[in-house]
Amino acid sequence: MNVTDGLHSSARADDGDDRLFVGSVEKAFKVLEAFGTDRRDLGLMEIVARSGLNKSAAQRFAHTLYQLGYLEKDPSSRRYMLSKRVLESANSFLRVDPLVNKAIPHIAELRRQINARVGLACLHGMSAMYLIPLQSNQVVLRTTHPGHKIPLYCTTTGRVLLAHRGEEEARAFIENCDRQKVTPMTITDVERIMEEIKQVHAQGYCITDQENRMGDINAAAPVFDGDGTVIATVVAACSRSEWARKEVVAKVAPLVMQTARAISADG
Amino acid sequence: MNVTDGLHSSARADDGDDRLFVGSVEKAFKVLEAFGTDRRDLGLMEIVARSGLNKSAAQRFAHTLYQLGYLEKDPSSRRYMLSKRVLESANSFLRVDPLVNKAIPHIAELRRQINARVGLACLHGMSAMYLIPLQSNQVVLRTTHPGHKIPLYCTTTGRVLLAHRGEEEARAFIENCDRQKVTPMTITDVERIMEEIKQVHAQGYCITDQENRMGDINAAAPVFDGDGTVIATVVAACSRSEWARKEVVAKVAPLVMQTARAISADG
DNA sequence: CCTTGTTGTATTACATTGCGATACGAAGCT
DNA sequence: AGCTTCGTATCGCAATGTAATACAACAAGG
Repeated sequence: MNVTDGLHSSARADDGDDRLFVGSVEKAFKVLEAFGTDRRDLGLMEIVARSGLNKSAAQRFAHTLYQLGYLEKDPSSRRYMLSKRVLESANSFLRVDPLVNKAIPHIAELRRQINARVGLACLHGMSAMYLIPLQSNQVVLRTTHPGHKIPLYCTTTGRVLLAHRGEEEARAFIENCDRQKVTPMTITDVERIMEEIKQVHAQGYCITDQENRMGDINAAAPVFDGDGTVIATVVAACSRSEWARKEVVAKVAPLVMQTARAISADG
Repeated sequence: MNVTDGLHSSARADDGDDRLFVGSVEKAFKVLEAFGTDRRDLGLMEIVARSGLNKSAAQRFAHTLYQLGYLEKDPSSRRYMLSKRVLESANSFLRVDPLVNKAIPHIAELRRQINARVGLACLHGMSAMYLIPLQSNQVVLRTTHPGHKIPLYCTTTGRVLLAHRGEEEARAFIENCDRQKVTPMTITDVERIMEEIKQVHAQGYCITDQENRMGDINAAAPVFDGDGTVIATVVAACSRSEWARKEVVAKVAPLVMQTARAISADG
């Protein structure tokens, strides 16, 4: 399973005596959440292993989700997989979410200005999550869809999101994640990351140089709501083959900031 | 609610004595599915009305989904809405689906060739559904995300999907949907649509002229699996300001067909 | 202000529903 | 074949979710 697949499982805040809470639903979602981004189809015993349910429960809930059309089943291998029906709720969310709707035209305009991958991302559990990933005309990544999660410690989005939440909270986030070297350029030292974050707070944007993907220089800026809290970031991923780092600082960063400001509550 | 929002509710095939089926899960999803694309937040009584559940059930399942993080709740209005967590499963699906993964590079290449909105769509219930909607550099629609559903009767995708499924079946699909005039150009007569579909079958692609959106000429071609059945379509939406219909026929349609062929099983 | 209606929240007694152990069947492996 | 592993079906029990109902919050309107 991926490093960005956290949150799952340990979701529920309260676990005490909540008379209204229906446990069966939780179990059903444990089965659904067993389907991550690493494997397509799961056998019953794999569902058991990943969901933490026993065999009977896994059987019943997998079967139920199958009947409801949220899982498909390969008749020959008898393995389950997610069905495209899960896209329905996602589409409903994206279609009505005010932030997404407000952001889209600005994000689109940004992509027109700099021909690069751009997007809108926000905090989700211990990761950042793309709400809108607009692919560029040049590069179309197979991994980039709405809901795509990325780590906080080594991404522009993550650092921007943390930069505006107080140093202690930011430090807690950074310390509590396993900071792998995603590329040779990834900064993994807590103090160096905190330095970066402080600087981001001061200058109002963040740039990372190939910390996530070799060949990409990323720039991000914060989107604020009415209360002045950060609710999202605008990101641009510039290919080094087209942009020098200096140009990203001089040209891309201001446009990203301008876009983020336009999306912010008063903009 | 939208014309493309069907399927919901009447999903389950069997409703008899299925000893493994867990009814609570179905009810939970009825609540989740109550959140469509027309309204963002729903009060408890609206959930009751849309889900068909009674007040107690609606309360319990809305509460449970809230606890699990799939619904959010505005503390002041006490109204529920979908949370971004629903994107997780969608992302998992898109990330591992073989069709999507195979299609993406080809779809991207197609967009590079003709600068237009392109996409991959497939049949889902009584509608077609976009799996990948790649937006163009010019036009970025706010309504177009993965999972977006469009009608079958008046879209290139729909006609291509129906063209390769036998006449009776196609006719049944066409007759059983309410064929509204989406634009003044929309063809709503069953026989005329069937004519179009027959022609699509013969020529291997479909073109519609502003039947969905004024100013758009669309072209689509079928993607086949190993058995020769249609599993999806490749679509291109060309703005009339850039493309004459003749050019779409002469230039876009062949590229769309070529792309569809490349994605098909043997390609 | 105090009604009156509407919507959201909490409680409770009850039996339906989901539970998990276990038995059975079907593949795949050596 | 014989063995192991995994998926499917069964069944008595009681825990779990159920529906009714009571209570609280809020808005509208006289």
